[in-house]
Amino acid sequence: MQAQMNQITTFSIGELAREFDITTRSIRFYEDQGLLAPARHGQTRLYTNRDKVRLKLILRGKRLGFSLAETKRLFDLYDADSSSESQLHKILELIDEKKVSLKQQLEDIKVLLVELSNLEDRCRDELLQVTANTTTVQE
Amino acid sequence: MQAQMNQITTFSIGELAREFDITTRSIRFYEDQGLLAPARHGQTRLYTNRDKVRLKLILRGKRLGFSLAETKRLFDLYDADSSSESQLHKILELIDEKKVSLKQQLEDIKVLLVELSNLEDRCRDELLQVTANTTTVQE
DNA sequence: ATTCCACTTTACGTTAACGTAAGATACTTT
DNA sequence: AAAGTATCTTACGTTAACGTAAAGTGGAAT
Repeated sequence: MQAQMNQITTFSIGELAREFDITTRSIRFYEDQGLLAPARHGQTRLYTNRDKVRLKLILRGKRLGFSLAETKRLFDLYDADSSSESQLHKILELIDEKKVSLKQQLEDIKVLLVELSNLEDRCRDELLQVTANTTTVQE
Repeated sequence: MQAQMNQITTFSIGELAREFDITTRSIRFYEDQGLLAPARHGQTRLYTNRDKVRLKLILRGKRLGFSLAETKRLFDLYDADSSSESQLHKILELIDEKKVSLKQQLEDIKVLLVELSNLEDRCRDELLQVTANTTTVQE
């Protein structure tokens, strides 16, 4: 029986890049902007599972149109253990802002999805007409 | 009784800018990119209601993280009266792509809203503790 | 007539989020 | 030992979506 192996699985920058289908440049850039802070083995970066989660959150943020700065603010906000009363109020304010704009987005998306479905229907109709014409003409 | 007044209400660029809370620069830029095509009275641009709707759509697109180019594609797509079979298939494909990514966004948002609400609760708890401490200490 | 205001065009400047290339280091494989 | 592969730092380049300033035009008000 071995002593504690301290087996914390880590990932290289290349592995992460492949997994999330982004470039290593991007990952280093996120670090540069203060969104990631991987450990080092010599020069080489070592990413833990926590880093991986962060990266996932960064990309989700991007899909939602968040700037990296915004995502960083949310991270910082999340990391702040405990704060002063005024700080807490500012945090709550920011959370509320985000929630409001996210709800707006939600509405926007629902509307657009309906419109796209309508457009889709119209396209299918037209497609049927076109193919019908083609086949009748063709013979 | 007057003859037909041809009363098509139009808007100046300034009016639109105020109404949508954007700059005239932006509006001209959208035109430059082919997203708007207002009529002219001499040099001056005259925007119809249709233009207004377009502008609204552009801004909604922006809120959803669409690039102007993407929005333009959707416009062009919408305007295309009738097309060849292959064109229609391409359109349907594009629509489907958009729908997929919008549904992804919808999921992302729902998850984030929950997380933000949790964070909000934690903040409120902490806020209660802080204020409780303050009041007891203060006397 | 001149002042004012909204509008116009032209054009250079700016920011975010990387792309891309150059050159160095380190470990592995042949 | 040499070549290959992955990593590193540094740094200039690029694109989208405007910002901003300059200089001119046209109608309305004083």
